[in-house]
Amino acid sequence: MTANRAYTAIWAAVKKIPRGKVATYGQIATLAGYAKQPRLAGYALAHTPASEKIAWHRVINAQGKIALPPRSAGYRQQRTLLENEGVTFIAGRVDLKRYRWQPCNDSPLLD
DNA sequence: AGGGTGACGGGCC
DNA sequence: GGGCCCGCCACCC
Repeated sequence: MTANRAYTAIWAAVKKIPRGKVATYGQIATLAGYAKQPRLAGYALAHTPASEKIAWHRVINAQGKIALPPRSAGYRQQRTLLENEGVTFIAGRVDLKRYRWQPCNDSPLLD
């Protein structure tokens, strides 16, 4: 398990996103200690084990949009999950100013 | 061990 | 606002 420390770090960061809030891939990557590597966050989420309780749906891109194809089942599921938490979509996007999770200044990485 | 890939982001037009 | 391009680097053949 030492191999994919990147995945683990990303997942740990995602777990910290509170219900009803969202975070961007870049934000998660930075929190996980992988600044400048948003792609890594996406890559890790694409491999999220179903067994773990990771709120992968709370991660969207910097444009406030869901990163998956609007047509895909994944997109619909993510959107539904978010709406169930009270996150509203306007023109297919989330208002980051309002729903973006802002970790209190120096919150530790540890869970 | 080398090269392609990606649930991104920021800069630029 | 939208579209293209390039950088980034852990992963997976």
